Amino acid sequence: MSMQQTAEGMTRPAGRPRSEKAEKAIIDATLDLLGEGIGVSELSIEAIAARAGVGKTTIYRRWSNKEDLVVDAMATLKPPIPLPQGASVRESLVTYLKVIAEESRHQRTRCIMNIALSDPDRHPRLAERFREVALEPRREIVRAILAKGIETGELRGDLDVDIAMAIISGAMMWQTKWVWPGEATEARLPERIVEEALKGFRQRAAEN
Amino acid sequence: MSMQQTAEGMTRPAGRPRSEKAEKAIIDATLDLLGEGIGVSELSIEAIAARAGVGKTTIYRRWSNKEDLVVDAMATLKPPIPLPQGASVRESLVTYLKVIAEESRHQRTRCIMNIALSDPDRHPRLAERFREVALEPRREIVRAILAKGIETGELRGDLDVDIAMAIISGAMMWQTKWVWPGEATEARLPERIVEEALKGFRQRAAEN
Amino acid sequence: MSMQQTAEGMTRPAGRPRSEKAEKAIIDATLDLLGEGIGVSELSIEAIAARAGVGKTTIYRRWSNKEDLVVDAMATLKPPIPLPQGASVRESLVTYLKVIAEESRHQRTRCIMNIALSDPDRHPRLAERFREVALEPRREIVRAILAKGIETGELRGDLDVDIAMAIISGAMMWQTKWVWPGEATEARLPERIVEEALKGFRQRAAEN
Amino acid sequence: MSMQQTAEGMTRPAGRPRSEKAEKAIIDATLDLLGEGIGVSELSIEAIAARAGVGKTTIYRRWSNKEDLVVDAMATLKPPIPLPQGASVRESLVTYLKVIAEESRHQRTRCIMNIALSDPDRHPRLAERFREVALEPRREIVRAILAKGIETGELRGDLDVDIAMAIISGAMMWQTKWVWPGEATEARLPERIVEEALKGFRQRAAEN
DNA sequence: GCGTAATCGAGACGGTACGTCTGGTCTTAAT
DNA sequence: ATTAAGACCAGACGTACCGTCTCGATTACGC
Repeated sequence: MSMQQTAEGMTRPAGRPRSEKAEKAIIDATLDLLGEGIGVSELSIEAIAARAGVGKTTIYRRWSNKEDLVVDAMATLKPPIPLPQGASVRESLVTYLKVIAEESRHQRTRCIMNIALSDPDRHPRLAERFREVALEPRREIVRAILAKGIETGELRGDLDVDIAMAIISGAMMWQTKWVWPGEATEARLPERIVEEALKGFRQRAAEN
Repeated sequence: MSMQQTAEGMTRPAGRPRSEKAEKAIIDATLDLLGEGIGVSELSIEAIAARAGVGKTTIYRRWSNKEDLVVDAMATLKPPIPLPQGASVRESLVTYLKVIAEESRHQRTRCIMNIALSDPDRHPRLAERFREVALEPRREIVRAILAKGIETGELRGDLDVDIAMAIISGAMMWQTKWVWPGEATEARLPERIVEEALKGFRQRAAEN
Repeated sequence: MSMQQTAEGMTRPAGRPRSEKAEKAIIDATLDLLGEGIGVSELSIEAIAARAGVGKTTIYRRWSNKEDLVVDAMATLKPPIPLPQGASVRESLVTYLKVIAEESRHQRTRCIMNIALSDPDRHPRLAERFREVALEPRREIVRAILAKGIETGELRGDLDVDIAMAIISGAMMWQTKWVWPGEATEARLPERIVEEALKGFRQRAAEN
Repeated sequence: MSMQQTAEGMTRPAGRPRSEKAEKAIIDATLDLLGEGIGVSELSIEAIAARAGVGKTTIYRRWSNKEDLVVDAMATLKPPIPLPQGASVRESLVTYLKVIAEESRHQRTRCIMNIALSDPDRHPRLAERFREVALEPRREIVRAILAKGIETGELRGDLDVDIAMAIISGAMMWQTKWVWPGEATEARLPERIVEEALKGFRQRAAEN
């Protein structure tokens, strides 16, 4: 945890030991509240303490500020997306995007996602942590899919992989959060994005 | 504006008319504060009133809550991006993306952008308005560029235009805000995105 | 009136003349509100304007502050107490005190009295005016009664008249307002005060 | 105090106990402000909080409104007047009235007195409390002086004590506050009042 | 009858204080 | 030493009036 980390083998500090139960309750309460659509700014230590049935002191003793707490709470969320084992790049990417779409349909994931994406300038440590625990693992999956595609010759050898990753994830995100936010993220969106990304916009004739 | 909208031809209501100067000062103060990195939640009516040199009443008389004010403040921001007149789709898109990149380098635009993009769930009216005044005009530009490309035969006639738009804008946004936020949005990003989007990821061989 | 007093024969100033009706309405509204138990401090120009059906400007044009208005409003109240024509000093004084007691039983007189007596330090001009229009006329009555008593030999020739006046009025006031405020000002209070004042506290034996 | 009154022997309520220092600071600030001539109406909680160096909550936690606070503040003022031990009734009463006169020459006592006396109708609880802590103790002194006078035969056995008290105190008050307010309460006023009160207004001849 | 000019009611203006709420910190007794 | 409770100071909230100001409309007079 953030502030007290008794190394193994050291003698336990005097006095009453910290309650693990309290700690868990705090983290849970935090995630609950975030999951209910409370933003980081609106999230108050007071509310967390009340929800967790814990004194405010108990929270401040462990985390010196709200952001640290949220960061730690985030860290407990597992990145559970497995590498899709599709027969083709197209198939794998579509599968991946469908998982993402499915995830953002769940209230809790959705809200926490929003918070994480909210404002990297205002909560830089939060953003950084989010990048670590959620973004990069997912990026690695896409990177792996694309790398395998290049290896098998399905994709161009000179593909700009970073940009390709941005195209896949960015298009999905953009369309979902901003352009069609209410439309239940149109079911065939993944296929359409992958299709166009793979094909390219240009006339074939123009390529000759 | 939000609350008072005297229809044309109606007699002016009795009493001293509302001050346009005050109104402008309030909007300016709001945008100033947002531009300085204050978030919507942290933004206080009291601070706006103080900055604008205005009584709180004067604000509450016009807008019944903070969000309405921010919404109206947003609406005064002009979407000043002209349609790029490049010789080719590639050139036009690159020009467009460079303008976007340039914009987000300015503190004020950047902060306001962040707020607008922050959380469509928490501030839905804000998000909606932002979509109207900023997003859609920009989307129309991309749409126009792509439409012209199809017309001239530079792009595929069966191009999924919505998805193509999402790819262009989404990739740019995603990479800028989330993947390389600190890296001054790498100068050649626009070219690289446009390049890959136009070409497509696939091997030409695979297309034959 | 306080601010505008066109002397007779002077040419009337240009423009629309001030409305006497408005003036009267303002004074009436003021006395009404005071009569309802609103104190000078709690009395608001806004409330007076609303009650009188008049713009606030119309009040401020005539009186530069609240106190001036209240002073003028007071001045319109007539001091209607006649000189009691009792057969003896005792009878006259009792009659006088009973009138006072009766007066203070009426809501309006009572409230305005309270205001006038409220705080000579905070509203000195108000207090001064009150002394002029209400206090002194009443004091003159008592003075006249006592003077006549001395003349007829009913009272001691070396009576300290000022002090005697203070004893009569002060005892009445004190007992009424402070000691027995709720007790409907006990009906025989005037007789009892006059009795003791005339007799003196001392044993007759001690006088010999 | 008004709202929290832990009975003896009860276990202390959980949490940080209320600060006696803050409580004292609030009372002091209140009396200070009143003593500076601020009236109850003009007295603002905000000003008290600022003066006491205390949050507004700390005030509202203890007193639910301004009047309760002023009432409690009043109650802390001790009635320090000792029973005058004069050789005669005359001497004791004069001594007593001189103390009163002296008291009302002090700014603080004077202002607070004014407030207390201001308007029993508008602030009935305040008036009631004032009667308890200041008025009655003083009345008891006068009553004791008179009772002793009757006992020693110096005063008439059938003296109407209540009325006699009203005459003494009322005459003093009336003359001081209303008739000669500016005249530094003429030095010999106590003697003159006592003199006339003891003697009575009537000709001795008339008594035989 | 027409311009001039002070008035009228209405209501917006910049302020101040209200009483409430919540923020993060501090201080208890009990564990 | 850590806990839950809750008081602490601070300050924003939205409301109510303050006394001033600015409007269009009204009302008199002298031209």
